[in-house]
Amino acid sequence: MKIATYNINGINGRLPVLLKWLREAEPDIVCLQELKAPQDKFPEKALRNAGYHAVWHGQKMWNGVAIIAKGLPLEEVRNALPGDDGDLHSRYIEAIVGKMLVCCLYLPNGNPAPGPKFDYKMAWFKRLKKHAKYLLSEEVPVVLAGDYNVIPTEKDVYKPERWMDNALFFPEPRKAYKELVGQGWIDSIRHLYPDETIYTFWDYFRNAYGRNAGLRLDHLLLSPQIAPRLVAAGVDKHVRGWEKSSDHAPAWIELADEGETQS
DNA sequence: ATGTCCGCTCTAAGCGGA
Repeated sequence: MKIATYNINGINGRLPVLLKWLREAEPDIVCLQELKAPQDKFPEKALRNAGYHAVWHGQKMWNGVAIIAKGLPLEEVRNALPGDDGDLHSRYIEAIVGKMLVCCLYLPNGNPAPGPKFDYKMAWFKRLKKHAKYLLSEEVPVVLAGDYNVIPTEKDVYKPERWMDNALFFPEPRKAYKELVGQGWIDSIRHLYPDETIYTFWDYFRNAYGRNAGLRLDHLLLSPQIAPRLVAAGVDKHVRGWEKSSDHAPAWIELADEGETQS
């Protein structure tokens, strides 16, 4: 079972890239962020032709999240992060996929920081932590995946000193991410590769991809009820090099079948 | 500061957002 998260940065503009990657990688479940499409402009038909069912929450111009799945029942649980009915950004969707709960999130960027956008980011993070704690209390298999817009540690950025004044690397969101994971989640990629340099994002500017001047922003967190099934994880970095690609690359995990977990 | 993309808009270049 392969589960991925991919900030697509405009699902219609990048549909050929998405379809090409789906054919190549054959993920079972994908969490998508930054659809940049209203609800009725989601390419449902093209994805169905590729074999994927979808639940999504669009928004005009910005944000937008979706969960797509192949060969698995998919049932939407909620399409907003609890805790603020006045928050109209489409940044969260949650669905039961097969026998697990899949949560797809797009955490606010927060720049420029400090400022109101940074305050919104931290308020959103606080709500996420509260909801994540609730999810853990359910004691079920949960995948909490998405674009967290947080560089967790200095290992996750090519040049930490360049990012000190950026909301992605401010102490507050890094602390919040650490506390979130500390609730009992497993950061899949870091769990399997504690010391490797692994990025999921490369700026469009200054030939960042060519220089491997990247950031690790996209994370797949696992609840204890599913973490023992983790057998592999990675980033499909080459996709970032394709024509008309997103500035993010897909990050993925491979889970063993139920009942085939080691120790 | 710059750089590059997206989708939107009084459908052209200019805007916000990232």
